[in-house]
Amino acid sequence: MRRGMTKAQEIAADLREQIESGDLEGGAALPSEAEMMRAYGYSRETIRAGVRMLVDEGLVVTGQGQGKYVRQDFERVVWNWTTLESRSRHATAVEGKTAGDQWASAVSGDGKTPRQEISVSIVEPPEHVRESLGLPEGGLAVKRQRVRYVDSRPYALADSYFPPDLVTGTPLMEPRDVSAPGGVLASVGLIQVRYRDEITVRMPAHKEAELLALPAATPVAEHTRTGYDADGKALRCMVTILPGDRHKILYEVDSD
Amino acid sequence: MRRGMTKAQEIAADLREQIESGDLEGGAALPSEAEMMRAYGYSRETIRAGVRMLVDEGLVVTGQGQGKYVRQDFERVVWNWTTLESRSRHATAVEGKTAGDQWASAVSGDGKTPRQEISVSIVEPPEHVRESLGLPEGGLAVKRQRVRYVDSRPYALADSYFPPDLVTGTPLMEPRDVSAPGGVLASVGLIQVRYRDEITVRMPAHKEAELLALPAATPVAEHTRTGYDADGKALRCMVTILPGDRHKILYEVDSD
DNA sequence: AAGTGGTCTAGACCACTAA
DNA sequence: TAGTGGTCTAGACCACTTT
Repeated sequence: MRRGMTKAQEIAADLREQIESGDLEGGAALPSEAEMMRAYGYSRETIRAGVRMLVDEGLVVTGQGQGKYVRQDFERVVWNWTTLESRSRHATAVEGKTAGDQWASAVSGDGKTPRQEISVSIVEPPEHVRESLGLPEGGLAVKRQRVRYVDSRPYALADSYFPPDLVTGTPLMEPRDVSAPGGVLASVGLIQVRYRDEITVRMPAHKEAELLALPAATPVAEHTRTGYDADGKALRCMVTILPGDRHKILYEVDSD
Repeated sequence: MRRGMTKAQEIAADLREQIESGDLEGGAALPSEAEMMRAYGYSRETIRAGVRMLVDEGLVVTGQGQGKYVRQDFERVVWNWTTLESRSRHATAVEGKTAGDQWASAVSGDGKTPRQEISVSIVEPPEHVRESLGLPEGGLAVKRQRVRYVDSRPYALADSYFPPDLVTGTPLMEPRDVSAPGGVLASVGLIQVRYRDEITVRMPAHKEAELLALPAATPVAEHTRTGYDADGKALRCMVTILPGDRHKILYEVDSD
């Protein structure tokens, strides 16, 4: 036993060392619990407590009946938020693609098939969305809720909220894909000239983890984009939940 | 017992419901293990397994000898990456402050005292940094490593890497605060006209969690900014580790 | 059928905090 | 000192996957 460590910590430290040194590569199987019980002479629950520490760190995944493995993530999809839905005035779509397609084109490079499920409703938005949109207390917003899939695996949740007066009677009220040159805002005559993005990092809520089929110890980014027109009026607030294991967020800015 | 749930899941579900409904507010104490054992008639380890699920979700924190509490985070410090170290050409510092002070001024509003520990070394940078800087394989970089504190609590880790030829012999090689109008780059005559930010979300490495004194189930954002001059040459690569429980990342962009 | 991990128990002892 | 959570044990039974 190592000094100043519990038995479980000792097991965690040993395995962590092997993983971080590359001795155990991504996808490699860890010793079974029975083997470790023999090797260390500790009880089963103690072994499990040690391994659990690594699961909580995101280094190890387990599967019932299968074994324990060094975690190996998929390649991350890159979200370039600088070009996404941000060219509404110069309506020339980025690289010849419509803005609505951008999420799709970002992932469709290698024969992957993106898909999204859309539902539209009128709701009382979350507090911070209500404030961002400048709605009165108790005010309603049009919510376009999307679940985005790549190859049938869920990839992200995206909820857009609009002030009702701006979108009632437009195609945005229909639960269908809207892919127009310049983005969905331009498609209903709204011109976004500025946006404000807020990103926070947290563990997923229980329901989010279910919807996104997240492995243990997978945090998410909550990305909120609020778009404004030339008068400073908020046009849309879009809240995207991006699982950390399959996304990379990108900003490219000319600062001169 | 609820249908289709283990006993531990049942306990987790009950507590989660009380927390999410606001029945148990942030900072409120949960029942003790002894109480829950009586209330449910389950064994102690089962109770603990249930509570552990909520700890892993980031909803509950525990303290030995103290009890279990609904998690309550500090207020988040806002990092506006759009104005931070991004005005090197127009050397008028943002709002009259030097760029080096911006991290400090972001948190010093309410009598908080920021501080940072700096150390400088010459190292082989991590793979992705080396590529971003356009260094040859095995090439070296100057590393300015900073640990940032607010009121003696660690808040972030920030490692900046520079191509050696750009900074040798400059004040950037000294482990001291460099706060110059227009930022540290401008202080040594480098003009950044473009930057590229990459953000990924993950659980902290064991050492990061120690350095930052992170509570359980606290993910981090890894923010990498690479700055370029007018010729497209990479000037700096800055890797910042931002704990999710104390930061909010902000971008404000004019898109017209 | 054999091997894996997942759940649960009853009990012991330890470490820490607060009254 | 009493009450809290943290660690550990030996054993049982269950659920799942692979052979």
